[in-house]
Amino acid sequence: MQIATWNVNSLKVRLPQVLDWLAAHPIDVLCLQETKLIDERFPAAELEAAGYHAVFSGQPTYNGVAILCRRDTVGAPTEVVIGNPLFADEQKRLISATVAGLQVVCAYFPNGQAVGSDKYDYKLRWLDALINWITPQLEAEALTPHAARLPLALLGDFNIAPAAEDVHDPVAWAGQVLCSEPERERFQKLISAGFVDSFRQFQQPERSFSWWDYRQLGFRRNAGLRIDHILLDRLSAQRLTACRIDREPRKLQQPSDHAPVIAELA
DNA sequence: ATGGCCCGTAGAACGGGA
Repeated sequence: MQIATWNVNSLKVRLPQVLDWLAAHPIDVLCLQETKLIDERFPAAELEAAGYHAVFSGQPTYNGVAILCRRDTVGAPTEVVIGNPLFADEQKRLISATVAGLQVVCAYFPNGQAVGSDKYDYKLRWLDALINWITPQLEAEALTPHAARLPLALLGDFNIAPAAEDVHDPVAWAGQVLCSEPERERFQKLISAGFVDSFRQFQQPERSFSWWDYRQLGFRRNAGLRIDHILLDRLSAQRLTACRIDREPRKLQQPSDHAPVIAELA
């Protein structure tokens, strides 16, 4: 079973690339962020024709998330939840569903704009609410190891580079948004609660990133950040056999600024 | 030193992204 996350920066523009990518890779569950589409305009029919069920939550212009599920392998998602029950939010950044016995949470974390800004405060509050919602679900397992609970995967654009090795120029980015200590602290809270960073469970190429600025020839210079992640709880991490970033779509004409991340579960 | 691109909404610039 392959699960993946990709910030497409407008699904309207990127739909042909998404369809090509799915045709070329055996992806069972694909989490999308920044669809930038209201639900009425979501290309459900095109995806259905390509063999994928979709659940989605969008708004005009900004944000928007979706989970695509391959019909002939994992089937339709169930138990769909839009948003965080603990955090009233106008912005469509969160959708979760049960897919083939796995609880999949697809998240588009706030960017935060600049440390100290209103958007940064919103980001920290959003992060705290996510932690408060998700981590008790893991603690339930710790208290009663045999309690019936589905394995849980949290995928998405976290807008957090967890460590210096996830940043092309850690000195220039020190303390900046995406790299600031309060953000990294919250990422570590998720790890402490029992999630593992799939990507770091394996030997990886040095300077591996998932986002590159459109400006300044960012991709050509590999001046990027690793901000898109697949976190797995203990139950799903036991099944993890591989994780990689697919840089190929970033090389296409008119690419998203993010590359997809793929994890393989046995 | 600053910003350099891309997208959506527009129907010109501008907000937002990271």
